[in-house]
Amino acid sequence: MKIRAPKYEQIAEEIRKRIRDGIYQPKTAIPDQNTLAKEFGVSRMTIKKSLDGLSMAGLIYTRRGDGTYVLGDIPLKIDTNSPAQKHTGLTAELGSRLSSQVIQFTTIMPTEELMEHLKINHDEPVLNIIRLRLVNKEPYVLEHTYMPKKLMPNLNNRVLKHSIYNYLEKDLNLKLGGAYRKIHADFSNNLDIRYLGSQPNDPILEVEQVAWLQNGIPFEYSFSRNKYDTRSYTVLDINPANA
Amino acid sequence: MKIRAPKYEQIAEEIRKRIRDGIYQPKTAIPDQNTLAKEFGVSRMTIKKSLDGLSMAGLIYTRRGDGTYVLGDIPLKIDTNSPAQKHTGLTAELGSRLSSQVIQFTTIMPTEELMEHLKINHDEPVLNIIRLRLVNKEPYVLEHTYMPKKLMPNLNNRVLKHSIYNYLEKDLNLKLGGAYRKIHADFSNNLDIRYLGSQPNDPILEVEQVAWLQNGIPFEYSFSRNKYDTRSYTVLDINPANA
DNA sequence: TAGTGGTCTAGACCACTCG
DNA sequence: GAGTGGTCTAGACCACTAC
Repeated sequence: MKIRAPKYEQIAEEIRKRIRDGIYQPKTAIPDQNTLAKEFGVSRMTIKKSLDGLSMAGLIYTRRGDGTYVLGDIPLKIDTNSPAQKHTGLTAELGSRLSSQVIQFTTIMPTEELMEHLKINHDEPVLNIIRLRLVNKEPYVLEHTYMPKKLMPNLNNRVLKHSIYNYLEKDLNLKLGGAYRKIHADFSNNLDIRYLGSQPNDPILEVEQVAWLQNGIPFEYSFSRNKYDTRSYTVLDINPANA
Repeated sequence: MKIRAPKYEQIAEEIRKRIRDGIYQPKTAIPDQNTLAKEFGVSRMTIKKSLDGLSMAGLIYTRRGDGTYVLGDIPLKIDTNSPAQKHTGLTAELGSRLSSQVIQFTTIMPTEELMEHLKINHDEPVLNIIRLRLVNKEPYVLEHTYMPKKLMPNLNNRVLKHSIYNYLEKDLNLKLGGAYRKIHADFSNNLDIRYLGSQPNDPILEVEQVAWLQNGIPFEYSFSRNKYDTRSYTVLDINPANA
């Protein structure tokens, strides 16, 4: 079923493996692009494209006129947490350890705010969903989700108990384009206290999100509320400067 | 002083301008790559590289076999906030509205945690700095920063009142490579209450960061504490899927 | 089938680092 | 000056969409 990946991805994967296996050591140079091109039997542009990807992922860095070096591990990264850049949803991330409890599932007419975020008219109904996601049966995050009903014709409780993203991609054959997120801190509200088990004064980490399909149509406005001590968001930020 | 930018960047800038000016409208296709290649007098690969950049920035999207389309504005984006991906520091972002108050500036020996985050030995001293950053004279963020002393030979109060990043790039001629950030929510502590003016039970948005130079050497471990109602972090997340 | 974007080549020139 | 990475070309083939 899986078509073969482009050469530059295969090569990137092989180099990634060599770094992982210690064949290419941190702080040391890897072979130059011409040598790699010969080794893999491809042109140098293809090698360059592989290296660009690894560079964006923070595994290597290049110095024009000098060489390409392996970048050591990032210290903070060892405590694994949810990357703020993610396109898969919680289900893919946590698999069978994740379960979901549907707290609310209604259809409403959009507020001004929802009309703006989802780019819809006042007469287009919106699904209003509240789900508690649990990891190993422990409350993990409380998700408030709004989606245009017209995009989700057969969304039902069975889907909500599993993955909305799978439903989008497998059943509706729609492709996720991207998301824009805002991360705040907030007080616990009554729902947080009731479902997440927060204490009244506990801080909450809230991730507000607008997500859209590949064609640019917004399909979800949501905010996810996490207990302050169970989750943090992580961001890797590579400086593309070559100046 | 500024060398001319590569063609693909110049072209990307021109296309960006056309989108901004409404010459290329949201949801509509822009000219195909061959047409653009002719118009700009470059090869198609160069056009492709321009479009890749715009695609990563969330301005356009491409559909193989179909065309390239302009992606409309992202709703949440209108309230401007600090992008979680940033390489410039607060000074570049806020300019003259920003001022800094140095609360603490000492040299310490590293803890186990600092040795790990900064990848240094137990006998290498560390600068320990606490700064309150103010915007329009209002408390904005309380920054706790740790940096290896050997990397910052002449760091002084004058620098701390302005920009550490400028000092790095201009005075020391070092280049920022990247940063890894973890974003949490937390309770206010005594320093937050005293300097940020938090109430005792106010939530705090904390950004913990390890930053390194282009050669991979970590130069800063810091955590920045923000009042819950004055700042949020934003992340743009584009799905690179072509599957 | 025609037209699109994605990949890849073989070579070229340039900018830069280092000895 | 030798060697490196960054850019760019002119063309080719492929995968995919729409008709």
